[in-house]
Parts: sequence; structure tokens; C-alpha cells
Amino acid sequence: LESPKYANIALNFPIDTLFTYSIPSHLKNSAEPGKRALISFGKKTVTGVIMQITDIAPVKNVKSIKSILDEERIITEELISFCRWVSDYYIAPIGVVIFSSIPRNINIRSEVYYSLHELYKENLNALNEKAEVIIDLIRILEKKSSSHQTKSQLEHKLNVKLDVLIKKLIEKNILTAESSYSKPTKEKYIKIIKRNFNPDEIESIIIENKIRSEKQKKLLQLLTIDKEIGQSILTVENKIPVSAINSLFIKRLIEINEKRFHREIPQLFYEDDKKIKLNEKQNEAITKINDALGKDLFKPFLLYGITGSGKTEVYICAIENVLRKNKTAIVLVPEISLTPQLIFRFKKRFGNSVGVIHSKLSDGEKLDTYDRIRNGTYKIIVGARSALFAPLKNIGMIVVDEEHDSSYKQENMPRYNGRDAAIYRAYINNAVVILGSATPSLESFYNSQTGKYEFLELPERASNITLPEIKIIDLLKRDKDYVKNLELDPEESFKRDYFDKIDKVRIKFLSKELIIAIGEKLEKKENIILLQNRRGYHSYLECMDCGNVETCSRCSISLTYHKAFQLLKCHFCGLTRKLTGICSVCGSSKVIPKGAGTERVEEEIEKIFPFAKVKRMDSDTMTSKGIYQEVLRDFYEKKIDILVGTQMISKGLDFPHVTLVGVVNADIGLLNPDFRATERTFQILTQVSGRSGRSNIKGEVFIQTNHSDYFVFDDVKNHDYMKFYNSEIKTRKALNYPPFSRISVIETKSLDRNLAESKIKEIYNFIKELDNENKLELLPPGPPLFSKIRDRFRFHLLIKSSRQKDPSGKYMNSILKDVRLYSVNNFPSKVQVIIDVDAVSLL
DNA sequence: AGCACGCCGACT
DNA sequence: GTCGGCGTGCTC
Repeated sequence: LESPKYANIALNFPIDTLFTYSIPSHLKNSAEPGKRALISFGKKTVTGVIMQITDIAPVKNVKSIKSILDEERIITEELISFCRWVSDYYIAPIGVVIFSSIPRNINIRSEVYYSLHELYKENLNALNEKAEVIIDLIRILEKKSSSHQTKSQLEHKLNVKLDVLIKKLIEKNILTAESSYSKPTKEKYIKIIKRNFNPDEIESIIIENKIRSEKQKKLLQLLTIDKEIGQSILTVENKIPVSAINSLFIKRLIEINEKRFHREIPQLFYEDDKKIKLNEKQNEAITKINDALGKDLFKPFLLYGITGSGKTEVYICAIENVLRKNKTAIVLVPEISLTPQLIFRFKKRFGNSVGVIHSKLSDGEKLDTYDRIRNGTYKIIVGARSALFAPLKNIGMIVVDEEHDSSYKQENMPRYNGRDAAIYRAYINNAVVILGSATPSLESFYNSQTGKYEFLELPERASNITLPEIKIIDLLKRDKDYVKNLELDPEESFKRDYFDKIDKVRIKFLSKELIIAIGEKLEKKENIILLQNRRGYHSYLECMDCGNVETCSRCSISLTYHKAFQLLKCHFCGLTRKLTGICSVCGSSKVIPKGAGTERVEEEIEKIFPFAKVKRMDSDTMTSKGIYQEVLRDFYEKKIDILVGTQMISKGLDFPHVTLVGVVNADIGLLNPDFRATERTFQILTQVSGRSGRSNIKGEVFIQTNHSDYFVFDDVKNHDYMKFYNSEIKTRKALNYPPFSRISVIETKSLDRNLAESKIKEIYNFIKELDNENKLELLPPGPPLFSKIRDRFRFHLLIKSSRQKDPSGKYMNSILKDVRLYSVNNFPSKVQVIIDVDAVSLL
């Protein structure tokens, strides 16, 4: 007699436990770990993922699985163990990790849909205002789409809770409720119309079958040319109705076949053919990587290659070898929509075996991409952070490009770091990892010095292009000294012209040196990138009478003025306010806008150089999938002269015609209370400088700052990573910061300020007591820089665990788990506790 | 995360 | 006396 089998199932809720369901006998053979199961959970029906099959049930009343949703395992054994590690290390519920690894909308869940009752008009008497608002909304929505609405859709639109009200309206026969399943994204099939007659005999066929319809004749005609045509091409492009197709099908003159259609985003960006010849250092790096690949053992590399040194070529050559060994590869990039050039080069080299994953894919595109990974079509996946969970089999290599980039850290649950987790996934696959960067993180560079990673270096730019010349401009000094001493060549009349304009607009944030340099490059028809790492027009509004800076009512940051919308906008919560010009505290009208954002820089540049084509690139203008690639292509083709943007223009772009990069304000972020502030400044300045001078014309860079005495500017100017590293690593060591320790942050968050504060103190004391060996270093809890976001008050606590006392980090991990358990069991739900392991953002 | 249950104040 | 607020606890 066989004992009944049970399945432990992970659900997409922030709960640590798995739930056990019995496996009905007809599903015995199909229920396996890694497959999705449809189950009823509480009142709802939801999709879960089977984690393991067991013989024992932990509770008496066990429900049974309704159905198994996958024929093949959707999550491999290897991915399950990877998810387990992520869940364990980053202290995130396993279900959340598992579900973040599969496309969201392929899952089924039951939903209640509401619609107006047939006789609702008769029951409308004596309604309160709130009810009328809902009924109006539903009426409008039903007219528009005729689809039924879920409660959460309605609540979202009206921004109120509706539980009770909806119940009442149902009792009164005004609304009807209907329960059904959400419809998951499905595979897409297209109909292929295939010729089923001899094309040479078309004339006689038309007569024999008595075909008089012009549309049918046209269709037959088209099929004499092509044997097969997609139905949508016929109906849309050739205006042949489906009825005509059906009539010919009945007459057996055509066949209709269904074919799986894979949705894919089109590649807009393209570039000229480059003759690529590897230099000696590149070959050396590739040889070392190939040696490691040959051993089929886990091996991490740090590829330190200056900007323009040809890191991508090294990745490509290494991956060619991976494919030769019949293995697969993942290539992580910081933000995928920002690297069309890298994708282009991979697609050109590897064709259809390259798949792309990122958050902006539609549900359909995502589903099709995952299917093609599972069926082995895609052997290389290029993508942002989440691509690390791609269900590739037999992974031979993981590349983390621009490994220093902070966007590898996910800032919501599960708060994993893609770069670090990549190391682990490679480890369990006996694969090679390449961390590549021109400005490696202190952590990674340190690891390459201690031998934890093998160090590879590309010290020169490909094809002997020299690094740009970098000038640091101190804005505080500039006005006084510069103009007086400048001698003007009467023939360089354009300079005079600019001076006039400069004096007229009295721009405070653009130095004359930079403006002149821009003018010179424009004359030569060369391209310019201007970095201003702040959106909007003015950064803040300050009252000259009382000193008040207009801030968001829900967050503790200043509001940014956006001229295009004529609004003050909060960059945290998106709240907007109309610009009144009157101080909200004292009523004074002496409100002075200060600080320039990208919008302002763009406008001033257009004023000074009205003939130049200027484009702004920031999250305000880059709203759609295609527009980013479009702008980059236009810039590449020199249809744009000057590109003004936030740090999204500093990453991985390769434009041969850019010979000038200007950093409008290098101090943004430099003074943040974060031990990585200097490191980030060095990285962003070096990265953006690297966009200049990528062809045989030498590039120039102007960096404007008010703090030219900071050592980081010297190191940027001299392209001296090593000097920067050596001075920064000393500070880290002295203060016991990473890489000498791990840092985790615990944050409490609540509408109730006192509650958040008292709970962070409680956690502090709780840890103090647990850590009786005094292995951890706790910084006193307090409010972070952004002490309020969306009306929620925040408090945080930094925990340092030194590598000496706790080499594996297990000690801190276990204490953090205790904190989580303690807070889940003892804290009211009004206060949220966030545990951020290896925190990147300390603000 | 939802959802139900249950305990308190403000209304007929 | 009830209606409706949200705080707490459970879901295999």
C-alpha cells in the first residue's frame, strides 16, 4: 500500500513557510518539484510552485492540488537551489524569490469581477455620494471596454477602500459579483495560409470552382507567388476578409495551419561594421578565461579594462568558447535599455541564440523569451539583474558588465545584489564568472588583489586611441580670473558672439571655458555630451525672506521645478504641486529658484547655440521603449549635436564622434552621508569621461565643481584608478567599511513616527543582547537622509560585521534572521521592518 | 498579501 | 441599540 504523497508549495506571498497539499492519485505522475500547481488558498485560487514532494503532512486538514499547470518543470532543480540560497542569504521569503524568477502574468489566480446589475437603475434611490462615484466610474469603464472590474482596479482608480460599500451595493442589487480566473498570458499562434493547388493551373481552377469574388481571386493570385502567407498579412496588408479565406478553405484550395509565433522587440539601433582586431592584452585575457573554461570548475575573474579598451570583445570571444563546449551563458548589464550597442554586437555575432530579458518587455514577450530559453533556442541571455534567474541549463559562464554599478542591487524584496548572486550561481554550476569594469568597485578590486578573483587587465584603449584630456573647473574661482586674461583673436568672431550671450543670460552653472569648448566642437561638427545628474528645471525653490525650501508634503525632499509641466514635482513619490511663486510658510513672494537640472541646461544651451541640435535624455523624456534607441541612433548618425542628460548617458555608450564631455555639476552626490559617495563620484566621472574621444580625434572633458580640492578630482583627471583605490581603501580599512566588513541596514517604516523610532531602538537593544560576544559593530539608530517617504517615517540602523570576526557572514545572517522572526512575531503591522543585507544605498 | 473576525467609538 | 473603524491572526 502506498502512503499518500504531499507537495510543499511556495506561494507568492511574503510568508516564510511552505504550504502542504495532498496530491490526488491522477496527478501522482505529473506533480514534481519546479512545476506550478493550481491550489485553493483561503478563499482564493492561486498558482503555487511545488518545492518538494513529501510523505508527511504537517497539519491535519490538507487540501488537494487542483491541477498541475506545467508539463515540463518550469524551474530547474539548479534554479530552486539558487533561489533557496538567495532566500537564505538575503533573508527573503522563498516564495517571493521563486516568483520573482518567473514571468508574473503567466500565473492564474481567482478574481472577483464586479459589474452593474441589470436592474441597477431601479435600485438607485437613497445613495450616498461615495456610492454614486463608484457607480459612475463603473458605468464609464463598462462603456469604454465593456469588461468587468476587479475590486483592486476600482480601489486603485478611486484611491479608497471599498470592501464594505461593494458588499452593500450587491445587497441592494446594484452591483453583481462574478468569480472567475484571471487570464494569464498565453502563447501566441498565427494562422498560415498554404496553397493547395497547382499554381500553373490557376485560370482553370478559378473557372472550375466558379470563383467570382475579386477578393478570393486576389488571394489565389497571391498564393501562386508565395506558397505560404500569414493570415494577418492577407487581412491587414491585402484587405482580404477572413470570409474569403474560409470559402477557399471549404473548397479545399488552401490549407490553414497554426504556427507558434514568438514575440520579440525589434532592434532599432545599428552601427557601422567595425573591423575588430584583438590586441595582445585582450588575447591574453581570453586565453586565461579559456583555460579556466577548459577545467569546468568555478572560477571568478575581475576584468579591469579602461573605458574603450574592448571588454565586450573579450566577453564575446569567451562566450564563443562556451558555446563550443555546448554550454550556455548569462550576460548581466546594469540597465538593459541603456545598452543597445552591446545587444547589437551580441546579436550580430550570435544571431538567434541571443535572448534579451528586461523589465520593459511585455508579458507576451517575456513568456516567449522564457519558452525559448527552456527549449534551448536561446543559449545566451543578455539582461538586467533579473536575467540572472534565466532558466538556462548547463551554464558555463556568467558575465557581469560594469560590475560596480549600484543598479545591480534590487531595492525591494528580494533585495539581492545581482553581481554577488551571479558569483553564487556560477559556483553551483562550476562556471566561470567575469566581472568587468573600468572602475571596479572597491570590493571587487580588493578581491582581485587578495587572489579571491583572478585579475585581468586591459590597460590600453583599443586601436591606440588616447584617453581624453580632463580639465577640472572650479566654478567658485572661474568668473574672477578667466575673462580678463583671455585674449580674443578677432577672427574667432563666434567667441565674441558667445560672450555677449553669456553676459546677457548670466548663467551661473556653465563656465565660459565649457561654453567656448562647446562652440569649438560645434564649429568642427563634432558631438558633445553634457552630464547633469539631476532632472527638472530648477532643483529647489528657496524663500529669501524666511529661508524656507519648498518640500514635498509626503517626503522629506525638496520639490523640483519642471518647466515643461509648469509644476513642482517630488522625485520620490511623484506628487505635483502648482507653482504659485509664493512661499508656503511666510507668504513672501521673494521665492528664488535655485540649482539647474537637465531641463534648464538644455534650455540655456539652446539659447547660446540656437543653431545646434540639442536633445535631452532623462527619465522625463525617455518615456517609451523605442525613444531611447531612436535618440541614440540619431546621435550616432550625427542628427543630434549635443546630448544633455542624467547619468543614463554615462553608461556604456560608444559614439565615435563625441569629442567633448561636460559635467555641469560634479558635486551632486559627493557630499551624501554615505561611505560610497566618493567612490560613486569617481565612477560616474570616469565613466562619462570615457565617452569622449573614441575615434582618432582626441577627446576633451570639462568637469565643473565647487570642491576642486577633493582628491577624487585629481585621480579622475589623471585617469589614475590605482591611486584612487589606494587612498580610498585606506579609509575603508580605518573605518572598517567594506571590503573589510559587510554592512547590513535594518529600516523601520511607519505612518507613526514614534512607533518607527521606538521599534528601531527595540531592534537595536535586541541585537545588542543577542550579540553577547560583541562580534558585530552597531551604529546608533537614527533617521536616514530621506527621513520621510510617502508619509512614512523612516529610521535605520547600520550593522557592520568585520570579515575577520565573521568571515562567512553566517553570524550576522543568523542574527538578522532572529531580528526578522522577532519583528514578525512581536511588532504591529503598522510598522514595516526592512532588512537589507549588504546594503548599497544608505540614504 | 488578502480576508475574516472581533473589539471599540459615533450615530439613529 | 447598530454601523463602521481598523488591529490581529490565519491561510496547507
